[in-house]
Amino acid sequence: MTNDRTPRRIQSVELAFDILEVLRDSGGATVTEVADQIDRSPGTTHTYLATMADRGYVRNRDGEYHVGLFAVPLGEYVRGQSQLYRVGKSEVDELAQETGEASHLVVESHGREIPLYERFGPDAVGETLYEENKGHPRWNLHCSAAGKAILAHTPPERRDEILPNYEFAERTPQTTTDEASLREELEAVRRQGFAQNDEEQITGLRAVGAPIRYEGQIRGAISLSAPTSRLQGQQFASEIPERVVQAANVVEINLQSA
Amino acid sequence: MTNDRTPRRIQSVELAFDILEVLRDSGGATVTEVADQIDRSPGTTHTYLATMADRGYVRNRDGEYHVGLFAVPLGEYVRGQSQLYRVGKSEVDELAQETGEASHLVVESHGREIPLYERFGPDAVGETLYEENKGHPRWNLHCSAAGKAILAHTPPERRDEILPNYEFAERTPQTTTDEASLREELEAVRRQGFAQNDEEQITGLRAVGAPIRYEGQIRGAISLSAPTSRLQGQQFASEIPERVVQAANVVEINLQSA
DNA sequence: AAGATATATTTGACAATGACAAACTTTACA
DNA sequence: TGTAAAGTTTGTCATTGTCAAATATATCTT
Repeated sequence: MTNDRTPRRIQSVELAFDILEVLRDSGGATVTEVADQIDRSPGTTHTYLATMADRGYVRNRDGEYHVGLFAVPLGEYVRGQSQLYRVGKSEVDELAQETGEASHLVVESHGREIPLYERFGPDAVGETLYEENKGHPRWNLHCSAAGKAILAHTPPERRDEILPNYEFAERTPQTTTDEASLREELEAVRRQGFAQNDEEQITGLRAVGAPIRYEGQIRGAISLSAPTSRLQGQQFASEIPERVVQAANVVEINLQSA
Repeated sequence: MTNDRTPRRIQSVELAFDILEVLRDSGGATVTEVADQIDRSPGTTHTYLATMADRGYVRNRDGEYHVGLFAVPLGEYVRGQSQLYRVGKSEVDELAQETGEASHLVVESHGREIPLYERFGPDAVGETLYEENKGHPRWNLHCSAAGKAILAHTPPERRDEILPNYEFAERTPQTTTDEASLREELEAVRRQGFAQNDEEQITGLRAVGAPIRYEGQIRGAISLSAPTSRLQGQQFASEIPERVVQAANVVEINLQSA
C-alpha cells in the first residue's frame, strides 16, 4: 500500500466525486477529457462513468458525459431539510420583490459558499451571470457580500483554518487579493453589522450582505445585489444595508420560533 | 472474484450512492443504521461516510449522518443545464399564479419521475405533502398526472422496459395497481392529449398533466394539482386540461426557438 | 458519580476488486 | 471506402476495500 492516509478513506469514492466535479466544472466532457483531468486510464474512467450513469447521477448525451438528473431531487431534498432555508425563503422573496433586484440566502460549508436559495426580482440583472457559476461550490467567501458577512462572524479558530487555504483569485480589479486586507475588512463588517461587495466578483455589480446568527453561532447570510448604477451613495452606504440587516433579523427571529 | 458482472462497475461507488440514498430516504441515520441497510460492517460504513463527509456530500449532525450541502449547488447546476427547465420555468410560474394552485415541470430518468421545477400559487395546498417526498426519485410514473402524460408518449419498446419493473405501490385506494389497467389509461391519455390524477397519489388531491414533445420525442410534462374540492366537474374534465395543454404547447414552441 | 452498555472510530491483515495495458469495437473524418 | 481517433471490454496483478477485533467515546443505569 502506498498512500496509507489515516484516518482511512475510500479512494474510489473520492475519485467518483472528482469525476462529478470535473463534469460540473467543465459543463460536460468526453471519456478521454475526464481521464486526462483525473489522471487515470480511459478504461478505468469509463467504468466509473458507466457506474454513475447506471444510477442516474451521470448522463451520456451523444458522446459527452454530464452530471445526471438524479442530482436534482437529491439537492432539492437537502435544501428542504435545511431549517434556514425554510424560515429564510420568504424574506429573500420579499427583499427581491420590494427592491426589484436579486436576493440570496447563503450558507457556508467546508469553507465554501453554498447558495441555498436565490430570487430575482422584476428588475434584477445577472441571472445568467449567476447561472454560469451556479453549482460551483468552490466559491470562496472572500469576494461576495454574503460570504464576507459569514466569514466576519465565524469563530477565529475556524477562520484561521479557512483563510490560509484560500486562493484569493482576482475575479475583478476590485477583488481583495490578500489575507491581511480581508481581515481588516472583516473587522469593519463586524463593526458595521453588514458587508459590502463593490464589484469584487462581477464588474458592474454591487451587493450588501448581513449575517444570520442564532444561539451565538453564524448560520448564514442574506444578501441583495444590484447594478452599481442603481446602488449608489446613501442607498449603498446605509439604506439598503439597513433593509438587509432587518431581513436577516427577521430570519433570526424565525429561527427561534421554529 | 465472486460477482464478476459484465460490463464491469465500480462496486465502491455503487455502495457510496446506496449510502446517499439510505441517508436521503431515512432522513438521516447513524453509522449502525446505515451499516444495517447496506449490509456492511460498521467499520466499513464509517469509512464511506467519513470519505463523503470530507467532501461535503455527507454531513454529521450530532451523531446522525445526513446528505451534505454540496448536493444543493450540484443539483442546481444540473437543473440550470436543462433546456426544458430554462424554457419551461416561466410557464409553470404563470400557471401557478393564474390558478393559485401548484404547478410542476417533470422529466423522466431511469423510469423514475424527476421534478425539475415546482411553483406553489397563493392558494396551493400540499407544499408540505410534497416536501416530505421531495428528493425521492424512486417515484414511479404511474400515479401522477405528469408521469402518466410522459409514460403515454414514451416509445413502446422503452415503456415495455419500464413497466414490468414497477412495484405499483398502492399509495391511496385509487392508485392503479396493475399494469393492464395502466396501459388502458395510457391509451386514453394519448386520445385525450392530457392525463388526470384523481387522488391516486394523495387523497384529496387531483391533478392534470400534459406532455411536452419536441422533435417527435417526449421531453417531459407540465402539471397542475389542486384539492379535489376546487377541481371538480368541467374544471377537472376540460377547462384546466385545456389550460395545461396550452401551457405545454407554449413550452414546446419555446423549445423550438431555443 | 461510577460502572456498564452501546455506539463510533481506528487498525492489522487478507481476499476482493479497481487499475492498467492491450484487444476489440464503434464513430468520425478524409 | 479506408484510416485514425475515441469509446468499450477483458485478462491479469497489485492495490485497496473489508472484516474482526481493539480502542475510544457517548449514553444509560443505579
